[in-house]
Amino acid sequence: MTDRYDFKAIEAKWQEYWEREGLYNVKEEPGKPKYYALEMFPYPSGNLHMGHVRNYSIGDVLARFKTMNGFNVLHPMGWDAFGLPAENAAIQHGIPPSKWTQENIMEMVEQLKILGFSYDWDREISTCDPDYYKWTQWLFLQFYKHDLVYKAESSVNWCPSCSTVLANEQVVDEQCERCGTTVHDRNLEQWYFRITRYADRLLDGLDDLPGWPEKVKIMQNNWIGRSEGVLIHFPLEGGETVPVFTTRADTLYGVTYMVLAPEHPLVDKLTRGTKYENPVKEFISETRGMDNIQRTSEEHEKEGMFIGAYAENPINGDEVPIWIANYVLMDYGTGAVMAVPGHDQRDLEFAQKYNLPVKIVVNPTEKNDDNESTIEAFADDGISVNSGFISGLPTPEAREKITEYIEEKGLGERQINFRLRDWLISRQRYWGTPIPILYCEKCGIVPVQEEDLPVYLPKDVEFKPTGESPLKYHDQFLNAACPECKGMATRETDTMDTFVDSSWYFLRYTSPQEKNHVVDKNKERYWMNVDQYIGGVEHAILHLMYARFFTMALKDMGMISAEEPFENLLTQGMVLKDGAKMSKSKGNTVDPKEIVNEYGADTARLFILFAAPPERDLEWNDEAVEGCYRFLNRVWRLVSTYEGSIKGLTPEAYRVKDEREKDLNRVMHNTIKRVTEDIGERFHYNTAISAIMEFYNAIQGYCDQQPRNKQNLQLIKEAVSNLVVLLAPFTPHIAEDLWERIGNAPSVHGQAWPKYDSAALKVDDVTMVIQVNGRLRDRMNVSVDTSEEEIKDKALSRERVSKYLNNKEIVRTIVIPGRLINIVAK
RNA sequence: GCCGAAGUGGUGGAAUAGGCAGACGCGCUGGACUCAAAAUCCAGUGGGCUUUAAAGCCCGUGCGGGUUCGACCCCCGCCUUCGGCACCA
Repeated sequence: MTDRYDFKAIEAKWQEYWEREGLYNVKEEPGKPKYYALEMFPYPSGNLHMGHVRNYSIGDVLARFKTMNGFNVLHPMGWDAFGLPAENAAIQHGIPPSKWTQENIMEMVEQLKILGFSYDWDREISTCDPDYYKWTQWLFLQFYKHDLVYKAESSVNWCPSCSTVLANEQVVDEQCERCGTTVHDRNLEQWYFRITRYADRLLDGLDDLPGWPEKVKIMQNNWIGRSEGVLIHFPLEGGETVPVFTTRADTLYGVTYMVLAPEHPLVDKLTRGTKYENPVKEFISETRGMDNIQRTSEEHEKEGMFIGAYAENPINGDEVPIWIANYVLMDYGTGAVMAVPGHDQRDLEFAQKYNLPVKIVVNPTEKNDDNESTIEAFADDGISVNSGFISGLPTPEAREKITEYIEEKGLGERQINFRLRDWLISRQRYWGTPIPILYCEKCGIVPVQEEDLPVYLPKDVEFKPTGESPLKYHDQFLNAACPECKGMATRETDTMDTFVDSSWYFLRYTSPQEKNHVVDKNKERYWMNVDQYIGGVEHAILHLMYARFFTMALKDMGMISAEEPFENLLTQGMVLKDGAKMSKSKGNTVDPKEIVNEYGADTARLFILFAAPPERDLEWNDEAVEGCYRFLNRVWRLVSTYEGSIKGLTPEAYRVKDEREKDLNRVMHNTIKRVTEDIGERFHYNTAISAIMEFYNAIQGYCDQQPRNKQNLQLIKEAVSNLVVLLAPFTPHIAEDLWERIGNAPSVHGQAWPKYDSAALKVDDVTMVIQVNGRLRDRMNVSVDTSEEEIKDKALSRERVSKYLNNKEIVRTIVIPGRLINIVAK
């Protein structure tokens, strides 16, 4: 009698068992190899979506697989719990952010548990927990001590809807990454992390990450944007000089004007008291008053004006008029550029608009290029001309020679510039880690003493409908004694960017309850690095670069041993429905809860892993989900049919007696091989699952073909056991249940991963393909040890082959043993 | 504009090292079981053509070339889609 696959009862039973037995709680075991599997922790929005299910299913397969392969696996989960949605809920619905967040976390823990993920819940952390943010603040203070934090005024990105500033990384297409509102420029005094000090290391470190996708490394590489060049000092009348940065020192003879950024401090100095003073001021206030919509809508139209001053080209003494223009950025290089309109597209456009002279100093090597056009500047390498002592030299040599000359004569020096900017971390928001800083009238900026941490985020706050931070109006929070002079001081009311919280959480997982240190150094050394990190590619730059920066900085401060946090990175694709990303606004979401309710967690996991390889986007398909459900039902029925007759069999060496048994045995070992390699080496979970399905088909086929009284039950037991064990990482609940039903003590996840026997993989005969001139003409069965000569003879003697060889001469024969023979004939 | 990825049946995808294109699943068609349906099981399923049939032939991995005995795979030139960057001197 076979009973029904009752996934509800099975899943509840085993989830309860795992929790009761503490199966997934781990501690350091120095004798055992460790494996740290980590999925990006979620923001507790209150709802698990399919992207999460996919992310965590991928991680769970890996964690369970590694455990079964003898590793001591750390597989933690936590909450990126600070952030705007909690505040919006407070403003709109009057629910305190902490309450809203706590409730969401509880809800999501439930959802994660019903999916059967193997997390060590004892290590759960939440970034909004004072025990956690205390250490975020403590790290801020260490960064402060090491001059990695500073406060500065500059032009920043302001999101009027979120009423807060944003880091460069959080501005996408001039819009706020979170809410899509167009960002404005504002001049504000803000806190920065000196990530630029690590620019070189962040860049060079990418070479030591072979386990990262090339795509992500390229994106980080571009973002850091290292460029080598020369700082050249252009003298002004009166002895002062203007430094400009250029990567094309070889075009120095082609300079026809110079451009300063409108904000450049020299602008004011050079125009004061001249007839240019007022028009220049007007121009500057006009450009600066523009917000980013206007600037971008003008399609990068270059605008500027002459400011009445001249510099001298240090190489030849030419007089160089000084302009200001909106296309020169104050915060890159020196905020001043030497303009070479002959060989720089931007300079050319500007020169044409304002009738500035164009001088050609580099000729293309190949004359046939249509370089006649005056619309395009020749910016490639070529041969220097009209350039004094470097004339006639190819660009790389010309650049090197003139650079040497510049350095020798003291006209400038080599410099390396980065596009990466320092990381702006202040946010004018309530629900975040308070920045542990005090402002004292007497002592100025004073860091909070370490023993006074944490600076608690007050819970009794009132929200303004404007979104303005309630911390500004909370007297108890605001007022504090200065630790230095004991006088009155005011607290910093800005909180930290939530990316600060998530830049070190993976370290905290190694010792989440540690009271006296940010991490327990020994535990950190045991568990780090993260062996496999899994998450969405949208974090390719932001989170993944900040986390690398933190890891390097903490290492330098002697707190941890790791240089890079994530040894291997897997960026999973999106979950699509009807060709578009699932989203509430498009109304094409599928709720994981409903799927689990209808088919069970095992089916949901199986489908999501089977439908596409992890890196690719996955198209949701309800009918295919049912296919996975049917498969699990078939497995269930197969095991039910045999459980009574195989349960009592003691595990003993099984013997294969005939061809059918031998075939099944071979498929079994081949499946073990394929699944092991697909999970462990390639992350091709989809093909691993296909292999398991084929294995099931083979077992079922054997059972159907062999009369009941001739079946080798010992072999069936072995096959079914392996089928269940191979399924265990993907569909843990049904595997656990079937494992018990065929007479084993739980847990199947404590089983050693099966090994294949290469002897069983051997075949006696193989089918070889016969090609004539590369076209498939025939097949033949030969014994595996047939020699090449015999294969040729056999192939040529076949009628189907010989009919293609009439009146032709055999030129060549290629034999790939065991696969194919190709006869080339003319 | 620059950088990167992808393009394979009706469909999701497979082909691990240049060697049988389409594994596995979905869908579809036919059949079995059933009074009937659902569920389940069995068989077939890239396109075109020839043949009474067995079977055979041709075409086929976005397009056009190339290398090779042999190309989904390597090279060159395009097209399309998606992602990243975008006045960085």
